Amino acid sequence: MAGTEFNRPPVMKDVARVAGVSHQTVSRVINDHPNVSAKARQQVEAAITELGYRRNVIARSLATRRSQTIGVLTSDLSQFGPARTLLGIERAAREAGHFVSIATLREITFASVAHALDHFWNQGVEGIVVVVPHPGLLEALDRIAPRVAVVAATSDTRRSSLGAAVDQRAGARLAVQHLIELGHTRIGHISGPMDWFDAVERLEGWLEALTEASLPPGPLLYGDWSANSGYAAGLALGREPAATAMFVSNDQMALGLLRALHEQPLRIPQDLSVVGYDDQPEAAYFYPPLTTIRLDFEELGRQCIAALMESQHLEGADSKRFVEPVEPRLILRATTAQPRREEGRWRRRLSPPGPQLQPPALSANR
Amino acid sequence: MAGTEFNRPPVMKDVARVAGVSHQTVSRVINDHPNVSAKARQQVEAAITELGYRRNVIARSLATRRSQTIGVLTSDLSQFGPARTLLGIERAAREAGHFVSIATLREITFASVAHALDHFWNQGVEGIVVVVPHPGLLEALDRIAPRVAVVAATSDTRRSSLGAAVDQRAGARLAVQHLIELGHTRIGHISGPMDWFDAVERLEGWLEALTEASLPPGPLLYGDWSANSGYAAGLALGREPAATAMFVSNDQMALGLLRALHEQPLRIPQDLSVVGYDDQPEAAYFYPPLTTIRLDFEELGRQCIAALMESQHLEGADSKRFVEPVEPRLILRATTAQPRREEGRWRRRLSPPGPQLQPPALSANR
DNA sequence: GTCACAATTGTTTGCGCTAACATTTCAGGG
DNA sequence: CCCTGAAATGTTAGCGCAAACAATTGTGAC
Repeated sequence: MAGTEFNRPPVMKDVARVAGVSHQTVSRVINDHPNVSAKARQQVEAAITELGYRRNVIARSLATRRSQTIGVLTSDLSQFGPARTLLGIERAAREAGHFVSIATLREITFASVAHALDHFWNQGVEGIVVVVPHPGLLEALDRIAPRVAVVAATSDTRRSSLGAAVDQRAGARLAVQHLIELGHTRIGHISGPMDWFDAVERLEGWLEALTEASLPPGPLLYGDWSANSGYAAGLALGREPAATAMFVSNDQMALGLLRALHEQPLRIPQDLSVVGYDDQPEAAYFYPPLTTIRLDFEELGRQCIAALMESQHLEGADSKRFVEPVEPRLILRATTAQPRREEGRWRRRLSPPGPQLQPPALSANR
Repeated sequence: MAGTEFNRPPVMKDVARVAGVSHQTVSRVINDHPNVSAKARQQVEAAITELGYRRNVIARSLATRRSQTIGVLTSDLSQFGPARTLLGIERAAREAGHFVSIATLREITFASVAHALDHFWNQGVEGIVVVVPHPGLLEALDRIAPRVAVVAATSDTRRSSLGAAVDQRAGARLAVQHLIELGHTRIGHISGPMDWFDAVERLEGWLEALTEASLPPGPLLYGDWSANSGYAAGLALGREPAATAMFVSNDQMALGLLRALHEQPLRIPQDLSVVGYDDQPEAAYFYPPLTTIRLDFEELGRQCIAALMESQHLEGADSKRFVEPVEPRLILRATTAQPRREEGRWRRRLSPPGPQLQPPALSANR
């Protein structure tokens, strides 16, 4: 079609020649600059489609010194939450016209974090989103002090950096409050690893809800997110657990716990109620189907990008801004019921409501 | 430290000035060109560390017309296999000095694939790895005919393009052969969606093993990878299934099946043996722990990168090359046992071994 | 018609690097 | 000592684009 067409992809100058304008006008059309006449714009657009021209992003990056790519730093992609968060990030970033480059960390060491940051820095990313932020990771990040904006998909709402957060604590309280409403008074917890913000937040939520209801904390067992650790916790709980209900910090550990309880054997929920966290798709098919807390991780990812974009524009404005946290929800299934062995006590308490159960929602029977 | 240092990051010319050489010599040092004197190299290296110089990858890309980034096209990151594969890809690519850009597909439509390819093409990726290749996706890919090398992490060993494969069929046969060795003669299958290569391969492996053992295929139910579809299949199977064993195309569906069986109630493995596929970490904590097929997805990812790298160098050589497929393994746990209801028949058959059970491994009692 | 001013277009420059070519340096044979 | 060729280094010219500046056109008031 066009004049001097070699076999190389067309560049801006080719378009300019075909459209009968200067290459700068072509640039202006592409970048939606205001001062371009309708006629010129039309000609340029025609030439672009005729030649199948595509702007060379790399050249643009060199000229503008902006790479249009954001880096995502993650460690545990095979976990449900992070994987979903990444999905949300990718989608939002691509919609915003950015490229998404990823780096995964096998282990969180200073060296590995530094290496990954190096990688991103080489690439000239314009921002970094940290999914799965260990405190260790954030600390390493602070020490390295990357020159680009860093946003963390975190639950540490006290952190001074920019980020998007899901209110993990509120989710945990939801779970525990549900158990309290059912009449449980001995509510234990299987936590995630204590070097994860999420795990700490969920544990604190458990504690808070208990304190509000003037209930003593039940048995606390430390897990590591893995089903195996939930299983081990279940075995440790033994045949006569010191609790009538367990709030478990993620669904995988809850799965392990369920298996251990079956093996004791203990009936669920009659002998022990269980609430998980995350609501991964499989949770509905555990045996019995797991009552759990649902989090919108994709939304979290989206918010990370939103926060990042904003930080690019507000350029040094107050960087402590947090997006509205994502709201967790309780998903009721079949692993919770009123406590059996304490039924008597429960009924007795209900008729003249125990004074310590102050919030009305908590003392009601449903 | 250095002379005229503004606040901008140092560039090659700065290094050259400090080292007392030309910028081209600096370039040669960085790129490990042979003809550089030891002295010059040393000076340049000293200057680089002194200034904290980092090569601008974007400028390099513009000059060399190579972006050093590879695109990963994926759809279902929350599935175990794809997530793990991505992990392997990322690691291998980064080790090979490449950047990894991702694009995720919500739905497999021609438009969405075209859009993602556009995205990569804009970015100037040097290769694309397709994780989770639907036939539909590959077809769209073929029609668009991207100008870059495409490698697929696929199990379609007949496909004409380059790729790395895991021998899904062999895994399926492993599963079925195990059941046959236990004495099962009525072995059913719950498949994945038929527009996934993996699902088709596994189904065919099931059929092959059965045929080899001269056994008729048991009930075949079509699922969609989700636990829910496995559950539905379990309900469809009913209280008196027409099989004594089921080979399930992934662990999630097996989980759903397990729940359905518990609810019938049917005992596992006494009433029905179950074998899954993938060996995701949770499988060991299903109730009962799931016998399944383990695949090394990370290795698959690594091989994709290896295949891609090779295709870059062999440049148009025979592109049908396939890397050695990843070997699947049978992981024995607690969901398989000898068939109970057919025990009599089984024993009878064993004493004078049925002529149709030809391969010795299949007719033996273990 | 002329002038002032805005709207529109074109030209030049350089982003930071590498490839290609040009030049200098060095070693060894005659 | 000069000549030859290789090794080492320097110089120039883009890669394709956008920013800054320069030039041109058009518009309306007078």
